[in-house]
Amino acid sequence: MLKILFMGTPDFAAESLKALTEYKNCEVAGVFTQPDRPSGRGMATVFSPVKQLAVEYGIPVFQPQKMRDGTAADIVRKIDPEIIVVVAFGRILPDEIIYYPTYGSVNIHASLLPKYRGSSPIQWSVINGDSVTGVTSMYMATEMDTGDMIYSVETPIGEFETSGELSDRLKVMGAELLIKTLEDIEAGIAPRIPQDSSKATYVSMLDKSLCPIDWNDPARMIIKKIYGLQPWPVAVTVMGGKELKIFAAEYGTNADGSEPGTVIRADASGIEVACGSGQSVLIKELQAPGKKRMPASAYLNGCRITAGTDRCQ
RNA sequence: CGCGGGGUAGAGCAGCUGGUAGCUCGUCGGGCUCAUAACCCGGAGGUCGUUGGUUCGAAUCCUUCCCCCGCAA
Repeated sequence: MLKILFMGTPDFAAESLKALTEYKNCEVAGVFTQPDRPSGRGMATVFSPVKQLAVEYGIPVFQPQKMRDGTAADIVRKIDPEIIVVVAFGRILPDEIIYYPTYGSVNIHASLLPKYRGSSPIQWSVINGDSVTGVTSMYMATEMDTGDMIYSVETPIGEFETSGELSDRLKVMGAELLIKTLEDIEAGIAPRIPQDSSKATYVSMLDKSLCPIDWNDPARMIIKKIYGLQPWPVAVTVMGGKELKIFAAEYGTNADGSEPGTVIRADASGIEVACGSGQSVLIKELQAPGKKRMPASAYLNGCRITAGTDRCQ
């Protein structure tokens, strides 16, 4: 019966917490999650998905503003967990917390470490066009995402899979991996596999500067960017004087050497735009300012985009 | 009261310096064609989100509420 302190914030983490509550061989003695902040339209304060779940299960919730001023460590000592489980918490923990429990702290990371250490591994695995990714469980160490690995599982990335969809799959895999990891740690048979830091890569948080599509890029790079930047912050391009968010696209068929950015077709099948490497991309779904997302064909009904003359920037 | 955009035929939009509504697509019928997601002709389909008001008269001006979307977090 492991006494666990869980730390996590978003939906991805809530899935693991849910698995823990269903795992009979442990007790979740407390949950750390980020402080409630106003968000959404109207700036109403909303609980994090992890907090919502914890409240539902009657698990004590702690939301320290800072992790390093001692108050968080005090709470940890008070709870006195045998192990700390961290999943997408969004905070860097001090050593006095990481190494406090008997079994230390374990983390579920959404990549095949040592690749993609850092904060947005799922999105970058899609944007970079990787064919496989996965989740890794590891013992936490002082430096973020550098601890000894325990287990990892792989999964292929669909050619047109969004980061959001991939995340939904990985969170389930992560939750299952977490349970297996905890079982084996308690049984004393969990491995410790040091990371080969020479192969490590780091990824940063996404921001909107990544959103504009560079039509000089080859088709696959553009396609992968479109799906990798969903559900947030979403790839954009300027067409007909409006900034359009692009939600779905396929590979085009007839680039015929047009200048990158040129609209070479606009009909019921979508909007085909020439890009780099003599290729083209067929935009299928988009969203104009103040509007809902809609099929490209529907958008064409209400605006004048004509093949040959209009361009994307 | 965090900021802003929008709710008009099945879909996407225009009209919004007031006079009962138009475009593109779809749909239905007919025609043309070897043929077609093409083209031509014709038809159906809207109490213009909701409430109250101003006016001889409002989609168009003011007001109430509802819903959608973006930013911001």
